[in-house]
Formats: sequence, structure tokens, C-alpha cells
Amino acid sequence: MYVTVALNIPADKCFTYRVPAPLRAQAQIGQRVFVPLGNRRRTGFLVGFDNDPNSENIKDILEILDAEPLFDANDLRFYRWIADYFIYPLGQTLADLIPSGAEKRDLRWVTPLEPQDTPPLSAGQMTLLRTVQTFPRGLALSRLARLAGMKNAARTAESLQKLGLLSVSEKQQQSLAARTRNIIGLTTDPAPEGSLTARQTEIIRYLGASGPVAVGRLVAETGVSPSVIHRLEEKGLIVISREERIDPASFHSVLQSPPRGRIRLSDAQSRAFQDLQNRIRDGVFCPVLLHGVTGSGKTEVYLCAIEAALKQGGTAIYLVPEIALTPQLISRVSGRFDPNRIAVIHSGISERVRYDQWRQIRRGRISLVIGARSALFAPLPDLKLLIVDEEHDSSYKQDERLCYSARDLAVVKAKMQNAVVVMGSATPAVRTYHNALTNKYRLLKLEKRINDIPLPRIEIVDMKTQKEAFGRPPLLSEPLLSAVGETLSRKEQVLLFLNKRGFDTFLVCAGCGHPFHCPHCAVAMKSHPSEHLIKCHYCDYTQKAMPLCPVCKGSHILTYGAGTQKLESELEKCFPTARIKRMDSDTTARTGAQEKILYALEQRQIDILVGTQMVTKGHDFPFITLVGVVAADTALNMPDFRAAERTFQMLTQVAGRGGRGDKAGRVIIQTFNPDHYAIRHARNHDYSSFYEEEIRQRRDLLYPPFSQIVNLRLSSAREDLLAQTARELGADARTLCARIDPKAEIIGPAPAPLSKIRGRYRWQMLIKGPRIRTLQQIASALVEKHAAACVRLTIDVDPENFM
DNA sequence: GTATGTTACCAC
DNA sequence: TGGTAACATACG
Repeated sequence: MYVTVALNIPADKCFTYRVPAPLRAQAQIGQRVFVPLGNRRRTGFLVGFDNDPNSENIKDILEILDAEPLFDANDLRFYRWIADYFIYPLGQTLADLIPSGAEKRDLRWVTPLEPQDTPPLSAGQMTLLRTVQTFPRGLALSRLARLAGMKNAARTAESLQKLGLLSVSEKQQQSLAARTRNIIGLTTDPAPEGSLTARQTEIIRYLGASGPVAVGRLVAETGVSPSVIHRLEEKGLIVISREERIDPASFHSVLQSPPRGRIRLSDAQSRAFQDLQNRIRDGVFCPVLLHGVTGSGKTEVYLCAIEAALKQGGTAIYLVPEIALTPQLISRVSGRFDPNRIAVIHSGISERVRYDQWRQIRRGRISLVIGARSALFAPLPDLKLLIVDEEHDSSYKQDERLCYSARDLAVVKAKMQNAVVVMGSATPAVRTYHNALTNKYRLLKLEKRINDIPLPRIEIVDMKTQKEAFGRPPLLSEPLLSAVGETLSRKEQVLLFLNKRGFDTFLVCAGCGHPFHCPHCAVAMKSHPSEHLIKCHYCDYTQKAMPLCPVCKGSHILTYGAGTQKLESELEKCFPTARIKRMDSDTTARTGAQEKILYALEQRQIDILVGTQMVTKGHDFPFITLVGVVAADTALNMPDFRAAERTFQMLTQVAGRGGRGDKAGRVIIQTFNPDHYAIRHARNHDYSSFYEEEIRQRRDLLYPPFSQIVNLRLSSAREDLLAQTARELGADARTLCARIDPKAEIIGPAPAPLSKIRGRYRWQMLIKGPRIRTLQQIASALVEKHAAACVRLTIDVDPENFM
């Protein structure tokens, strides 16, 4: 019996292994297996059976790590589709999507030996030896190579081993393979007891009082030795059973909350719900766009639809943007359904707990999975409904390793499982709306807010007309300042939004213009005056605030632009008595900090909240009656064909935060481009007009959805090598285009918008054309040829309609 | 991903 | 001769 195994290595092929006789009965697709690879051993996934292997040199599987498979052949179809579509090796795809606890593997472990009379060593040998000596208990060779910054650490270590200065040994990384524990209990029908020793009697008494306990606990509490336990088992007085250990944290993630009933649906809501209910009942694939203005009650429609799916014995997945996965939402959901049958999955949950959740889901113990993008891969049986809330949200895209879009994959999954998929948004992605208008998706609308609360009035301030001393435009315009003042005097709350990117403070020396860039990333460092630090916001490189310019020694350092922090201090000056709070990645780094701020806001302990993107999403704040957008232009000026779309979405979402209570809301947008269509239509809450204008532009310029784009991203620590590889890649791409699809067009390669992050240089190249299939062909040929150890190549496919 | 084989170059 | 770096190749 032979099997195909997908390993977590960059090679895009699977390996064939033989299954030794004792393991044959239990081998199944979807299990993790421990296999030899070269002179190491690694964990891989069993993905198929192979009766007629064509290779001579076949090794045996060493171990099967899972009693039950983590996926079945049907799930595997989905994973293969993903690997093909996003041009990523199957083994790495599985490793990315399936939580499997720690991977079991062999390591080379390097330990220092007692120092003796050292022969003369080379420089490289010295560095390596020094590094090893700082780890008396040894370290993995791969880590040593990284720390010492050496390419051929393995060989250098070997040379030192020959000299008797260190030892290199094999070590197996710990595995969590089968997480079980032994439970000891009294026999229900005890055999007539013979004579017992004092120790044995004590244990029997203990068990009589406590009931069944884990062996570990019994040993800890009574100090019993294994031989005593063994004897008792032989005498038939106790039984030892194996129980699977499920981490309790996998359930704690669901809050206990009071049950909540259904809210009465508005007419529009119940029309949408009825439609969904019918589709769910049909049990055939149906993609739906639920286009509902902010505050129109989409969530209630989702909950009713989930209820309908569960009532029919099915299961459901509810995806939300990472930032919207708040305790409020979870308690709202768990109050509505049986909390024991809900799993919450997000990036903050440990791999080990996720592995437990995964197995519970596979066994049918869970009927609703709610979570951020990775929750899409939960292996629910009888999936009837998928919900993608705020489908336009960019957090559905994973932009490292496997670059997938959970929104698009939700549609693929729904198709494979004959399920209904509901994508909901007030500001649908242009591509999604286009699909709805061309009848690829069913379109449902909620055009009014619940209880007919009016949408807030939006005012535009043209910043070109606002002048401060020295002719520089102020951070806060006159109209915005006075509106803040009025709102505060009415004891209502203010939300000020600042798009962080590109509008933070940056430092510059007034004397020589030294820009204070991060040494690892090609971006300006940001000043954090309260901590006397300057930081890089991409890699978190931090250095002390410098009083003097390192180049000209001048002391006149200027701060330009503004971040949330600058805005906060400006507001403190203007409104000294107001309670001001800042919400950005700095202040919400600690877990729970965000919830704390939102709670304080709800309790009206905050008058002005200053924040970045995270304030725009999904929260309801009834007492916020003024929302200010400090700089609408930042998103507009991004070098990306979706800049207008992003700006419109951002403005509409921010505006939707205001006036959700019974008070009318007011929104003020500061911009240097008041006539731009994204801003004009956002002011009128007019999605259709925005869409019309945007889609016309896309058609004229042949941007998606009128073409498909594959983005090839290259990164490397070495600038010269990268530039050269990029040039070769470009040339090859053009040759391939001419041969495979003359309609395809190559854009670039060029340095990426952020040309250096975390010490790695980045380039990108776009392949644009009408047919995604040929673009993929070109891309995968390029990946095969150019993906080398020193240049990382990732692919971002903007998925087309595959129907 | 990691180990190994190859080549070229350097220092002793 | 042995150490080192850079690169190519293969792992079943």
C-alpha cells in the first residue's frame, strides 16, 4: 500500500511513501503522518493513495499521528482548488489552513562542550562557537544559523564538532500528536477483594471519595507509585480509561450571556430573510449580495438566516472582519443560539486550542462557527449557509504566505457544498456589485435604516480655503472646531477619524533635510513625544528621540503632518476640559484595551474619541452625534486603482457611525479634493452614483472587473539580487505573454509602494489580461523558474468569477 | 524548508 | 589543506 503525502516544503509536489503492514488498516486521507525526508523526519498530510508508484526509491511511513482524519476527500478538493488558484504548494497550503498543533519534526541540536585548549579558529568558527556558548543547554541548528547570521552554519558546526568544541545531535521537536490522558476509576462491579496493602486501601478510599480522576492528579495528590496502580488494575479493582483532553479554552471563548429573543423584523428585513430562507431550503448553491445601508439591520437578517439553516439540521459559518469580532457581537450571537454548539475562531486563539476546536467541529459537535477569515476553513458537515459580513473589508485578504481572499473562497466553498453564501455590505466592493448587476449574484437590498433614523448630514470642508499662520493649512479647520465645541456643549460625543498611513508625523531636520528614515524599512520614522521615542510603524524599530540631527548636528528638528497622537494633543489645547481618548494600534496593543475604550465610550466617560481605521468598523455608538474625517485625501492618494473605491467605502463607513441613536448625526469631512466623485457621492450617501462613475472608469482603463490582475510580489534581503531577478522575471514574463496570451499585459516590474519592510526589499509586477486562466499559467511558470531561497515570491490573485 | 554536492576563492 | 561563500539540486 502506497500513499501520497503533502509536506510543508516549498516544492510543489507530493511524495510517495509505503505504508507498513501494521499501519495499513488505519491509514486514511486527512491524517498527519510522520515520514523520513532526506536524513531528517517531518510531518506531512496524507492526501491520497497510489497503487502503482513509478519510483524505485520509496521509504516507509514511520507513524500515523491522528486517529481521526483532519479532513476528508471532499474538503481536500477545496484545498487543492485553493492551492492551484493562488499558485501555492499543496503541502504549504494545508499547513497554513489546518491547525494541527505543533508539527513533529527532527532538529539538529547544537550544544557546547567543555572548553579545552582551543586550536586557532577562523573568524566564522569563533562567532559560531561564541553564540553556542551563550546557550548552555544547546539550541536548534537553524536558530543558530539565524543568530550567527551564517549561511553555511551546518558545515561550520561540523568542523567545530570535529575539533571537539561542540556536539551536534538529533533531537525531536515535541509533538502534541494525540492529546489524551489516562483516567482512573473504581470498577463498577468489584471482584471480591483479597488482602490489600495499606497503600492500596488508601487509593481505593481516595477514589471512592473523589470519583474518577486523571492519573496525573492522583499521583500529585497521593504520591502513589505506578506499581500500586498496576496491582490494583490487575486485581480488577480499578479501570484505567483513555480520555481525550480538550482544552477548556476552546469553550471559554464563547461568553455565557442571557438568551435573547428575535427582534421584530422590518418589512424590508423580513423580505430579505424570506428570500434567504427559501434559498436555504432549496439546498442549492446561491451567492447573494445583501446591500443594506449602515444601520439597516443586516445583522438581524443574518441571525434569522442562521436560525433557519440550523432548524433544517444544517450548519453555518459567520465571517466578520477581525476588528468587528467583539464581545458584544459574540454575546449577541451566543444569546440567540446554544452556546455549546458555537465555536469562535480568530487569530488570537492558540494553535493548540484551534486544533481542539477543529476536531470538535469535524465530529459534528458544533453547528455555528463565527470568526475572522480563517474560520472559513472550519470543517463543518452539512454546511447550508455562509455569511460574509462587510464583504468589502480588506481584512478578508491574507497578504502573506498563501494570499487568499476569504470572501471569494466563501463563494467557492458554497458552490462545492451546495450552500447559500450571503455577502453583506453598505458599500460593496465594485467587483461584487458588478457580479450582482450582471446576475451572477442575487441582489437583496435594505434601503432604509431601521426605525427610519435619517442618515447623518455630511458637510465638506475644502482645506484649500483654510489658512493658518505661515500659510500652512491647519490640522483642524474652523468649521470642524466649532462643530466639536457645539457638540461638547450639548454633552454629546465626538468621533474624529484619521487615516494613519501617509499622514502621520514625520521628522525632518530643518538644517539639512535629514529625513529620519527607518534603517530597515524605506519609510519615515514616527515621533512619539510622550515616550521620548521615535518608531518605525512597519517593523517597530525604536530609537530614542534625538535632540540633534546625526548629519549636520543641528537641533532644529521639525515635525510635519499629524498622527492620532498629534491630533490628540491639538484637541487637548483647544478643549482643555474635554475627556479625550485615542484608539489606534498603540493604545490597543494589549488585549482587552480596545474593549475597555469602547466600554468607556458606551458609558459616556469619553467626550472625544480619536482613532484610525479601527473606529470605522461595526460598532454602534448611540451618543456620537459628530463624526469628523480629518484627512479624506490620504486614501485617495494611494497608488492603487482601488483608491477611489477605498475612499468612498471609508467615508461611508465612518459616516455610518454617527447618529445611530435617536439624535440626528452630523459628519464633517476635511479634504483638499472636494470635487472628487468619491467624496461627492459619499456626501450624498449615494452608492449607485459612485458605482456608475467608478465602473465607467474601470471600463475605460480596463481595470477589474473588465480585466483580471495577478500581482507577483518579490522580496529579498539583497537589493542587487532582487533588482536583477525582477528584471529577468519581467523579460521572461513578456516572452511568456507573447506565447501564451498576447492579450495579457505586463506592468512593471517596479519597486513596491513600500519598497523595504523589515529589512527586506520589495518589488512587484502585475500581469493584466482578460482571462484569469492564462494569467495563472504565466504566473505559475514564472514562479517555478524564479522562486529561489533568497527571493521570496508571493502571488496575489484578484479572483475572477469562476462560474 | 533543509542538507548536500559543486565550484571558486582565500589564508596558511 | 581547510574554511568559507554562493549556487544548484533533491528530498519518495
